[in-house]
Amino acid sequence: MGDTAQQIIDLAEDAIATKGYSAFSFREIAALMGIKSASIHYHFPTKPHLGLAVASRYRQGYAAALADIDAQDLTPEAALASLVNIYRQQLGNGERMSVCMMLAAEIKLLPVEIQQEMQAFYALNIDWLQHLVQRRQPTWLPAESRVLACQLFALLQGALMGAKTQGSPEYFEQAVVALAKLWPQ
Amino acid sequence: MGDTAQQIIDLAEDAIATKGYSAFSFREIAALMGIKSASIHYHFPTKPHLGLAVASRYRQGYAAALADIDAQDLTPEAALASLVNIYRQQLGNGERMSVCMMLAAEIKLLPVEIQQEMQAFYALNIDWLQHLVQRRQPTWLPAESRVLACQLFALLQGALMGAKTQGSPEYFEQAVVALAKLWPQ
DNA sequence: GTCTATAATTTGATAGAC
DNA sequence: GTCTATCAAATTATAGAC
Repeated sequence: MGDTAQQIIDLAEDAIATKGYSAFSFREIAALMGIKSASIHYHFPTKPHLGLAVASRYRQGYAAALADIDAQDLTPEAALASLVNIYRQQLGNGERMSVCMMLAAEIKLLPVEIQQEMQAFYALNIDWLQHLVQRRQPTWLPAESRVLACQLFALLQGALMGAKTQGSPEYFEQAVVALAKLWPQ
Repeated sequence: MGDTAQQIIDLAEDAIATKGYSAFSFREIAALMGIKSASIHYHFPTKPHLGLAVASRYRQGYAAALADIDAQDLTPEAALASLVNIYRQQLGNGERMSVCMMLAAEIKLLPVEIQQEMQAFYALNIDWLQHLVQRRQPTWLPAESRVLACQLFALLQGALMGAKTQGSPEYFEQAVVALAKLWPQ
């Protein structure tokens, strides 16, 4: 994977996070790079190929971030706070929504390979949260910790979506306070 | 507003809920009605006009549904359960996501009038939930009840988004269990 | 690897007949 | 109100030169 291909993925990710998969175009990526759209096709034959490359790298980067948290041997509470921080960072970057949120909304329009990538992204998040819960509640059945993992993830995603839509970081902060309330005391 | 205009809005709402504002077209609506796209322009001069009509009617219908709940003089718990039922109904309708979710994801691309409609939709929801919370916790400050309202709404939206994206009604059911945990006992 | 040139399609929108 | 016809623009994608 060359530098040019990397830069194409960078810009495509940004475009998808801002406009969505349907609305972003090869030409706008090319224009930002000072090349022609035909050159993009040299690196990624079709739009589904480029979209899949974006989604796949996005999931892998996310998995690496979760692994980083794990490597710090934090308490479950602190590890969850680190995840919240990852989401919090997305509040600042202006026109950009979240790649996950855009592809989630468009999922019925996506090539099946990208749909599968999104399913894997969800599984990654929920599995990670489930392990976190299980570590804090060792006596729980896996089914119990999975339910709480779903609750935590739904709240986190809803908080980010609402904050981005309203342009209100406060909304995010107020919503994520509820995460702590979902842990058993 | 004639019958034809109503039917156009019906089909446009369905298309927006399925494909989003950017990806739906006048021609597909016209084809479903057995007319030509030029005829759509007679009823709605531009795409922003039609999009605004969809968003506005959607918000008004939603407001009416909330008013219906209010008219039943339910307990706050039962009223919240009724709202959850409204969201639950969206799990069944196949390819359709939620109008709110699609327009929320695309908000940066929307004509400003539709953006404002979305802001009004969020305000409607949060104000309604805030009143609900205030009714259950009469001694709370408005700021406190507003925070809980944001938490409830974020969880509800995240639950629907995750369930729709994964095609998993169970995800929704597991996530919304947490709504009860957020109420003070 | 990037270019020019172009094909094929889709889109929002308008003019004018009926 | 709906039609035909059309425009101007944008899009994905390909062929072939350099």
